[in-house]
Amino acid sequence: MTDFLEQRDAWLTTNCSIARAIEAVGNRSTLLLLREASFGTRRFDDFARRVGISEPVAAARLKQLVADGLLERRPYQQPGQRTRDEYVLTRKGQELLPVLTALRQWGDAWAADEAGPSVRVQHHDCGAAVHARLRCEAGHDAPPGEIDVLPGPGLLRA
Amino acid sequence: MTDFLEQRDAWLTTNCSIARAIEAVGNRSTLLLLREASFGTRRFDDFARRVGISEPVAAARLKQLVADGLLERRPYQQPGQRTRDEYVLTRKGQELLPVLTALRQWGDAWAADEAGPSVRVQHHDCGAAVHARLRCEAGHDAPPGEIDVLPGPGLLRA
DNA sequence: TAGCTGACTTTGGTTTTCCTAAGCCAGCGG
DNA sequence: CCGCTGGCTTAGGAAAACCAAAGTCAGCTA
Repeated sequence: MTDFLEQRDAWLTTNCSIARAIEAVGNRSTLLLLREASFGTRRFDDFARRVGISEPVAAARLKQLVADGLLERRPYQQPGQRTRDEYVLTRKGQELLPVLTALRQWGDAWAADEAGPSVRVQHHDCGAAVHARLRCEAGHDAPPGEIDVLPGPGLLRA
Repeated sequence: MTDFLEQRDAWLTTNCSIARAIEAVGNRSTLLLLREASFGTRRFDDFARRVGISEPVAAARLKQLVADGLLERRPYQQPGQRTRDEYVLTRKGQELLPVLTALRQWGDAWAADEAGPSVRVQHHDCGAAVHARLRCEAGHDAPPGEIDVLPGPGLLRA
């Protein structure tokens, strides 16, 4: 375990999944754009206005998200309007939903407004509120205190 | 639902739990410091080196994390050494573990090294790998496609 | 009591990020 | 075929973040 800590120094910077995920989505505007996408926003100016960022920044971030494969551009047409492109989540983008959910859950618990949260997220089938929960593959709940961190294959083989 | 989308514009910026959570932890170095804390790092220079940030930045971020109540400073003493302070996660900080876990999980799936991830996180009791899962309060798994977003109390009362 | 080490802080300069304001272009409606 | 609207891009400048290098300070250890 001490060895592990030593080795970590070298590896955590270069081969850490958390760091890589943050690299892709770890800034305010990117995460908020993904929030919007997960809420159903599709049009450019809606993204910019609802996230509260300027158009140049929205354009740059959306372009990056498309390049990274988190969003996809698709042509669409509303009746009586011209064709345009919309931004929708890819599978890769959808799979960030646990991250957004975990952030929302923490915000609800520790930084909520008196009036309560402004959105409620629920299971389509039964209407119950949805949370991000830590669980092990054996099916147990695994709260923060019951978790061990060990070297993984990428570290052992180094 | 259309009404909801209209109202959202005004509220999402000011009263959004996701935005507030991002406000507190939504930048690269803060999240990586919390990763380190959750892995057991406690000393100042270990934090700075393992996260790969300069000392001034580490000092500023750690100070902010303590001010926000995510980390706590506690005096400690190793045998034969002088007393000093260590940084440990508070409960508020521990509850960000689902966020870190969800990020790691996404990074493992979409941005992993050939050799595999550098850490393995497992349940203390049974040794099985730990993941962040979306689940509703009725106990069902709730994958991305089965989730509805609705206005919450903070929006309804506006 | 002099030196050393860990834990910062200060300084100065570079890089990144973001905003406002203005401009551009495509296509539908008139 | 002219103008409007949505969806961007460009230009210029202000603000924030970050780094390296050097300095400070407290309390062991010798």
